[in-house]
Amino acid sequence: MLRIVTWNVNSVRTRLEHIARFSSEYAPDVLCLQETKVRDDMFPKPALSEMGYTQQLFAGIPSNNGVAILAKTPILERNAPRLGRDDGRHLSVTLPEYDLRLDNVYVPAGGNLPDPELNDKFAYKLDFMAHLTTMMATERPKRTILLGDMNIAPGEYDVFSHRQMLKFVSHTLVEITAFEKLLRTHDWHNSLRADVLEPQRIYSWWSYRVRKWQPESRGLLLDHILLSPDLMAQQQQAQLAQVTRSWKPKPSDHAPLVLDLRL
DNA sequence: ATGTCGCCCTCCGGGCGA
Repeated sequence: MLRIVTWNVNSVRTRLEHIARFSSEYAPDVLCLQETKVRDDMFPKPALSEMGYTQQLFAGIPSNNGVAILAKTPILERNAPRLGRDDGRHLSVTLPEYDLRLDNVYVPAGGNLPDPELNDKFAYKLDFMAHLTTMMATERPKRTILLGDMNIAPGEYDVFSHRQMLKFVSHTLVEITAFEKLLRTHDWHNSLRADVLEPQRIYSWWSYRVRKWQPESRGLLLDHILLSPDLMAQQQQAQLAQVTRSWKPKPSDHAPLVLDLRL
């Protein structure tokens, strides 16, 4: 069994205690992070190494973004271009012991105004999705896991109100269409939705502005683990560790998404 | 809705991004 996790930690340095607690309670083999918010020369390697992550790859910039892949099993960075502007949004690796490829992405949030003509951030988000889609349509890679904070809640039941949220970035039609187009490039399998069936609502992110947090609070399912079709049958379980959202002090606003593969 | 975080570069609090 191989346990792979994606978690937007909103600062790896601020979240070290929670990462340690999560690691001891959930024992991931591979932990993929987004929003590490740290330059590579300041990445907390020793602390994460002590948690058992002897294998570490990270791509960060100051202040924002930043992705990392931490593992207890060997990982090798692929010799391939990173998506976007190399601003800490994409790492692609192989897991030689399992003959797997893994792509960790942090899709741009896109700002507030869902109009690419008036909002550069939204244009960049759509552009990033288009590049990701083109890459995957061209390569159609085998035994591949595509995961991360995709900043899109694609399903009607991935949001607290489909009707209301259609006006807001993360659930506009153009974003939903972009996500569906990505899925169709390779018949990607949305792992969480195989275990938590629609119309069950489920979320991975809740605004810090939500006062009394509960899993049913107004949230969005922004984090996803997609499997190439040849891995679909290997899925044992996908679950959201929503409990971390109430950990004290200072939780991330995202919960970890945990996938178990029979390998 | 404009309520909360975390980072930065310092005018150490206000701007930025989420």
